[in-house]
This record gives sequence, C-alpha cells and structure tokens, in this order.
Amino acid sequence: MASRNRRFKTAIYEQFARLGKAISNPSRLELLDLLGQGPRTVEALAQEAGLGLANTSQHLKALREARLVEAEKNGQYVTYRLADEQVGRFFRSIQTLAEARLAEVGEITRRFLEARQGLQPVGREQLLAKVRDGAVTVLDVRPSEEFRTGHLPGALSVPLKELERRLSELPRDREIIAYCRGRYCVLALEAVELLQAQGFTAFRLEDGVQDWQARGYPVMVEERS
Amino acid sequence: MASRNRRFKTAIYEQFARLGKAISNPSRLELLDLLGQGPRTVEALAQEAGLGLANTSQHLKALREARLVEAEKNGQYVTYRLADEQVGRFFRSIQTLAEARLAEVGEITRRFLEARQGLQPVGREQLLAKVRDGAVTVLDVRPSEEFRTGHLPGALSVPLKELERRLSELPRDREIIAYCRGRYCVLALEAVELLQAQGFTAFRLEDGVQDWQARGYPVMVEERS
DNA sequence: ACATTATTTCAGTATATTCTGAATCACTAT
DNA sequence: ATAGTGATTCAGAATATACTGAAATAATGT
Repeated sequence: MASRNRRFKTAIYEQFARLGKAISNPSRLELLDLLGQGPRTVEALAQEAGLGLANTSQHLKALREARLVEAEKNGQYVTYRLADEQVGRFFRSIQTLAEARLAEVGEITRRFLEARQGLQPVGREQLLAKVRDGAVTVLDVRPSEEFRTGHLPGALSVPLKELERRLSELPRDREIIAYCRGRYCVLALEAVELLQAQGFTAFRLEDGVQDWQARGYPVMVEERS
Repeated sequence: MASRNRRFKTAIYEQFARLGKAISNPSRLELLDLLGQGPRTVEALAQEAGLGLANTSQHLKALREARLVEAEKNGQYVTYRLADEQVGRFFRSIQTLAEARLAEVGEITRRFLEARQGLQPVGREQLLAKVRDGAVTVLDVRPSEEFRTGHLPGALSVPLKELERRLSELPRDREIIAYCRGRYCVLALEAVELLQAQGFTAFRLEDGVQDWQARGYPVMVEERS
C-alpha cells in the first residue's frame, strides 16, 4: 500500500519534471522566449537563436513533448508557437524568479551595458515626459510582425534590419528613443549605436514592450488591414 | 559586436536554465514541495521523499546552488527551507501548468484514486454545507507543525502517525472528513482507509489546504504559545 | 579522548543529454 | 519524374547527471 503511494507520487513528480527538463537548457529557453514574441518557422528560430537546424528541430521536439509549444505545418514550412498564453506567463515567471534570486543576472546585464557606455538608457516615466513635451520620436526596431502585435502608442516601426536603408525617414532635429522586446533584447542597443554613428541624437528605452506592458502601461495593437 | 551580443544572451539564458535544471528532476521537485510545507532537516526530507541520505544532500546542494532553498545549521542538524515565498509560488505555477498542459497528470491521479474506490471525496462546498449542519468532524492528519502553520477553521489535528493511538478521541456517531496538504498528498487517503477499517464513517476532502487557501477559503493560524 | 549522530563529500558506474554531420522525409516547382 | 527546400531523424562522440556505498567533517554527549 505504501509502495503504491510512492509510485503515485513518483509518477506525479516525474510529470512535473517534464516541464523542468524542458526549461533546463539555455537554448530551449531562448526558443521559448522567441516564440513568446510570436510564431516562427524552424529556420527562423535556428537563425535567431544562433543554433544548428538539426539541433533546433530537436529542441523544438523536446518542447513539443512537454506540451509547451505546438507545431503547425503549412506547405514545407512548420510554424511553431507557444501552446497557450499560460506558457508565456510561465516563462516570464522563470525570468522574474531568476532576476530576483540570481544576483548573476543583474551582474551580467550590468557588465554588458557598462562595456557599451555612452548609451544611457531612458526610463519609462522619463520617456512619457519627453513625449508630452513632443520633442521626441519613439522608434520600435523589432520585426514588423511584432510591432503589429502590440507597440508603444505613437511609435514608429523601423525594424533593425531596415534601419540603415531607411535613415532618411528619421528626424535629425529631434531625439530618437529606440526600444525593443525586453530587458535582454539587444535590438534597440544596436539601433542606437547605428543612429549615433550616423549623427542622430538617439537613446534607448531602459526596458522593452514586455516590461512596459507588464507594468500596465498602454500598448497599441495595429488594426487588421 | 554581434558575437558580444550572443555571449550576453547565452549567459542570461544560462542563468535562467539554472532554475530549470534545479526543477528538472522529480526528486528535487518533491523536496521543494515538502519544503513548501515548512522547514525540515536533511534526514526528515530523505525519509519523507524515500531517498538515500547522500542523494538527498546532493539534491539539496543543487537546490541551494540555484538559490531556491536555504540551509541553516543548528547543532548537528541542518534545516532547509524555501529561500522565499516567491519560490513557493513558482513551484505552484509549475504544478498548475503541469495540470493544465499534461493530460497525464489527471490520468495518473484518476487511475490512482480509482484503484482505491469507496473513497468518494467530498468537495469544498459540500464540506462547508456539512459543517453548517454541524454533523461533521473535520480532521487534519498532517504533522502538527503544519497544522500550526495554517489549517481549516474548526479542524482537529491528529497526525496520521498518531491516528491509530488516538482513535478514542474521534466520534463514532458523526462523519469524519479528513484532509491533508493538497491534491497529491496521500495522508488523508490513508487516514480514511484506517478509519473505515475501524468502523468510523470517514471521507476525504477532495483537495487539501493548499487548494483551499489558493481559492480564498479561510485558514486559521495557531496562536504562538 | 571517544563514540555517536547528522551531514557532506568523494569515487565510480550507469544513464541521459547535447550537439554535429549525414541520411531521410515531405512538399513544391519545374 | 526530378531537383530543390525545409524539416526531421539517425548515429556517434563528448559531456553532464543521478545514484550508491565508503570516507570524511562536524557537533554532541559520555
């Protein structure tokens, strides 16, 4: 009888551990994070996460077996997405816990940003004040699908990849404040470096849409066209 | 520059993965769950989780290194506890996600309970109705420290280990409804089996204090004496 | 000092996981 | 049919993890 209870408990904790195993690997966490920004194909994921294709496919299989993501095949492409919104929340709870409990996270971020000085970030309230004064252009440098899913009110969408080509669309007489996904997204950082090198007055928003939204600040969604 | 960004991301996701690795093992999850009920020594944990001592110590070390638990030495005993309340919430979020996404969890539970039929559980509202009618004794069969930390209002504390000795304290003319920690805790199950074998009218509450509390039902805390 | 008890560490074996390149599969377009 | 592309699977090497029994630490009581 006691051993039946033990078997039951072991079986239950083994199930819980399936989720743990799924998120026990840095690459899989990065894939989850990317999928949290929106659906993507295997190739796109591999490229964005800097992984081999076979490897990516295998990690996605692991995530699929833990039911954290779902795959849908159209033509020769397979599109992966988070299995549901709860998975996104779960990922953010790992992130929050890591930030709270692992001093290394803050350390690593601090050192990384320090090495790229001259990029003083602008805080949320600071940004709002600047927007009220009207002397600022808010720039969203994420891929445009992500912009469409939700962006800061009044932001201009110029994906980082197109930025160099589209510099003429940006004002030279106003401050530009670039932002991207979240605290660990480096797109805005690269954008600001590029803009500054081209003589623009550019800053980066301290945190991205994720944090913005999480704190209850307003987010605009593009109308379906 | 791009490779510096990659190194940064990798470093960050590696940190997140420390938490994932910590919860990627069934035994460690069980230890976390137990610690969520209150602090315990290594030996108590080993015994309750059915693990070897060396093994338990090593798992605890892993949890400590992920900063999920903390150890405090008094005399020759080392007492482990959750590092903070956020860790408890994190554990519960894994549990919730597993219940939502992994059909196997429900399956395993269902089969386990089915094998022990005749133990029709009582629901929360059902219990409240019975309590209002006054014809029921609510029995908390967890260890008494856990009872002290928080229990259902009006419940009687008789830890499972003492139950056989203390049968005389229980009414033979009223229903007894036993409960324990949560959905996967088997103490109440064992208590009900013992009580029924001894001729009592006993049922088990469908879920434990954890769920009770999570749904906003009232919990009493014992006064310090 | 010495034995006892709780815990940790060590060493070794068995098992899992991760990543890579090659092979295969599944679709599309020619 | 056939070539081309995206994705998956396979096989193997390198590495990491889990568990065990034995040895080492550390505190306690005699």
